[in-house]
Amino acid sequence: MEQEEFESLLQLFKVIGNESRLRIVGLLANQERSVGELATLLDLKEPTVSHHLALMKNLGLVTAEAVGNVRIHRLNAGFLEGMSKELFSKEKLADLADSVTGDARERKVLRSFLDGQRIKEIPAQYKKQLVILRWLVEKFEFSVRYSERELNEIIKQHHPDTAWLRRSMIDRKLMAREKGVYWRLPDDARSPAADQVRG
Amino acid sequence: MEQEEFESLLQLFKVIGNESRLRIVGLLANQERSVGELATLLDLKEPTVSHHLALMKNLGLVTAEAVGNVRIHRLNAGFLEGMSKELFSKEKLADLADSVTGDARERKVLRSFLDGQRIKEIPAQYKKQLVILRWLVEKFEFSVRYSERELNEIIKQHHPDTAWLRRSMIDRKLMAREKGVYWRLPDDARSPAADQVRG
DNA sequence: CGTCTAATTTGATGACTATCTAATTAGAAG
DNA sequence: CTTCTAATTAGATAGTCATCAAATTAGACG
Repeated sequence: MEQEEFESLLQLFKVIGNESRLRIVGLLANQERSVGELATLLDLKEPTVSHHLALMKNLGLVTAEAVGNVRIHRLNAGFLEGMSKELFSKEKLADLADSVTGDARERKVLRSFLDGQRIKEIPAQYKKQLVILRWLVEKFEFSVRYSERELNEIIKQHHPDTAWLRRSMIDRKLMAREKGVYWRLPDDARSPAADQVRG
Repeated sequence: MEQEEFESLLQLFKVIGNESRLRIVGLLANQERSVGELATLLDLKEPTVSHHLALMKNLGLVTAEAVGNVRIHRLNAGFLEGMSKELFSKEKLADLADSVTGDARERKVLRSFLDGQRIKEIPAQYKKQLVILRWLVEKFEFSVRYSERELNEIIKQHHPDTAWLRRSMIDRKLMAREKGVYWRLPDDARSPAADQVRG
């Protein structure tokens, strides 16, 4: 699930997670209503209702149509129904987390190959190596130019095999080198590795 | 849909309508976590996470188990899944409106003096007491005859002062007693339905 | 045009709440 | 018991947001 999807889901819950608005949903599910009617039914002033409806229209949850002198508001029933289908499935929920902290597989790799700030052992699998390398490269600042000496100094805090790690980070395009100077490259890959948290 | 159901639905949306908490849902859907882990992953302090988890536990959305020195939190997946199926069906939405018809003042009193199924504190004002008492009397069936013991049993689930509550319900004509047997009286004073508002 | 009504926008206010630090509690482990 | 760690509670603060009154806009209709 992309960040975008997470965001719109969050917005939906925010919108219906308000007493007045949830009641509006209920009222509109029964019958279309004008702003003034809703204000009467909810015992609120019109500006307040207008405000709520604006939020709901913004989401696509309600639609409005001008009829004579009033504006009739309807619930976009398909909106919520379509949403409910797979919304709360376990998979969907699990996807939520990816948009937050990177995926579960990466965390698992990190947990098994790291011990605190030390790399216990370098994974044999190419893909798992990448997870570790992405974790390691985070120890370097962007837009800082490191000498090979400084680079090794930092790597050594996490694992003794500085030569292999240095070369691998460059091979995987996490760092670049020119004339003996090294710098960190931007993460073109989407999800940065999550820090290891239980260890 | 009962007032109560509306309320708990609203609470659910409130709880997951918050960025940090929605992320927690996502994280726990993948893997059980301690408070400290969540704090790290979310980049929040532990008290903050603790606060969020308390709200979620209160709803039954997550459960906690002490393991060694940490408390492991899990998502109650069935909770959301069970909810999602028919939750947003047209009929269900329409039912929401029934709970809208009640008096706004009453809802406010209920919200401030109740905590879930517990009465936090008995209001000092006579009118507010009535609101609470009407809520309490709904815990009893019509046309069932309760012994004083049974009556107290039920009242105690909501507040310890059974004597006062029992007497008050009778004073306010919500219940009747004869020869040590109690029964619920019909609501003669129903809240007036909202008048027709358009035309 | 001018007037009337419904709705929206603006700006202010108060309530709520997410978050933090500091203090406290609860358990585990020595 | 004492010490250490994780978690919760308490208290304070800041930011968000629901609500309202006042001002403004948008149409309808004569």
